[in-house]
Amino acid sequence: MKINTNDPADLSAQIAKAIRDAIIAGQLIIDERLPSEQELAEQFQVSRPTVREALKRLAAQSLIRTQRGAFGGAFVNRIQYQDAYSQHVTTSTLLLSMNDVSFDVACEARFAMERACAPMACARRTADHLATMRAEIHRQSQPGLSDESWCASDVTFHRAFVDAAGNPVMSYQLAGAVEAMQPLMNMITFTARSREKIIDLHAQIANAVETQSPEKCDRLLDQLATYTSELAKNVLTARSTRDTER
Amino acid sequence: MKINTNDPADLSAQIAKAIRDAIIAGQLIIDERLPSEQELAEQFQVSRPTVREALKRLAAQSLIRTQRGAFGGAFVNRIQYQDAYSQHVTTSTLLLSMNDVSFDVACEARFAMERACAPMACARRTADHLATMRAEIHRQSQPGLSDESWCASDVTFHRAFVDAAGNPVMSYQLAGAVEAMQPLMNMITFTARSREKIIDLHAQIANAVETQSPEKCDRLLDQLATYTSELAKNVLTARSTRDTER
DNA sequence: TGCTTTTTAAATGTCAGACTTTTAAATGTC
DNA sequence: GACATTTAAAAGTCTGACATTTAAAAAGCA
Repeated sequence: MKINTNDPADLSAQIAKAIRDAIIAGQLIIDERLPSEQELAEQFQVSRPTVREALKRLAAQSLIRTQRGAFGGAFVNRIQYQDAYSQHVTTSTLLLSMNDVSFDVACEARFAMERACAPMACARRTADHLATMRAEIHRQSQPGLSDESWCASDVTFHRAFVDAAGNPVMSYQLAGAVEAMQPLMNMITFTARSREKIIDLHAQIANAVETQSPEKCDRLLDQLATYTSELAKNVLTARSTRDTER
Repeated sequence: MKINTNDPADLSAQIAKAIRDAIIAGQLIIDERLPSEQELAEQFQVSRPTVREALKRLAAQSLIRTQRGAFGGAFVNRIQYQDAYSQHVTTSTLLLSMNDVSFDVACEARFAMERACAPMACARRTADHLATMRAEIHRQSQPGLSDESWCASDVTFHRAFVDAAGNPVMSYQLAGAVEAMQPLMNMITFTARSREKIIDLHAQIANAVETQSPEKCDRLLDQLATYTSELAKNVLTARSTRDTER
């Protein structure tokens, strides 16, 4: 594990890269303890603060964890679904909000991926998944629900649907597409009428999942995608009209 | 932007969290300059090295970038597709390799998501995408190709297919599913015969994309998924038989 | 002996201060 | 006005010290 002396990057970045590459290549195995900060400093011929900055970079990516005290140190971390999940959602959310991704493009990707879950969800759904979906449908029909709570409930409903597919890799990958849409969804105004229509589609989707009808489920998701896109289009049209009138 | 004095976490982690939350909440906008390290140290009442550790954590997540020199500092970063993409692939790869995810589960997720691209890819593919796919098919039929090069070419082929869908959000989300599979694929032995079959399927997929036949494309991806799963199963069977005979 | 308490050493976490390097603006010179 | 020089601000790095945490080792005790 060595650093390239011609690399123009910061020392701490180079050191982080060297260790990261070693972990990815499997040269450092899970729960293996890295040398102490002092030893790493000597190995890389840098000072301890520089090593520490490198280790913090790796910790931010959940690649290592540190433990204080005697026989403590930095250990190669087994990445947990939960950690990866939240990282993925954070990155995806920022990617969408910072890059002027059109609602249509994000929406298309999201529903295309959700539709891919339909066959598995219909085949493997448990009572728990159905119960969560029904509970959220019920919550969504409460009058006076704020737009934010509505969107949060929408995400929970769809997450339950995705989880029903019973494939954790799928759940992880979909998280970025489904949850990261929430800020974009928040920009849409959900009138009582549009909520009613969405709730109806949600209920039908839950029914399709329960009766294990993947084709129906797929068709309903397509309808939901189309309707959501339309809603967004109307919002944008209204907004540009208002701006023109000014 | 304040830190919770009751939080048991390290100071640098708390400070990183405070700044991260501010960025996610939109309180700090893109390209906005954070206070200098010295000023942050005073604001948070910690030393400069502690602030630096916090900033390195954020830099590791591509949330900020730093610039040296006068009028330099830490700036809120616009996350680029490329950065997010490689982070996503790294995390997904480690998640799969570190958590004993069965080949079947990963494979199922990957092909389900790829099949979701089929309609879009058929509708929007350009000459470039088709050319890349054909080039990789050609590379794959070269005799004496190492297993690693074979797998790398496989990834490139599938990435071209996904990109053909013309939806960058889709490409980003799929990256984790497709590229992270490579280490798992490397564990399969691709005999000349199995390669031949896969190349044939690849060629048919390319044709289906060219002739814009989404149903055919979907069916072929399903066949490829089944065949890949079978190959993996055979490897595992052979391995356990060999282990029993010992 | 076997259990509990205390000690101790190793490691991370934090701090203070200094020095180096980079960078762009400000200033000076022709 | 164009180019060279100076300068100041900021990140990057280093040294050395002290604080805190933690588990193993040692000591004490029944």
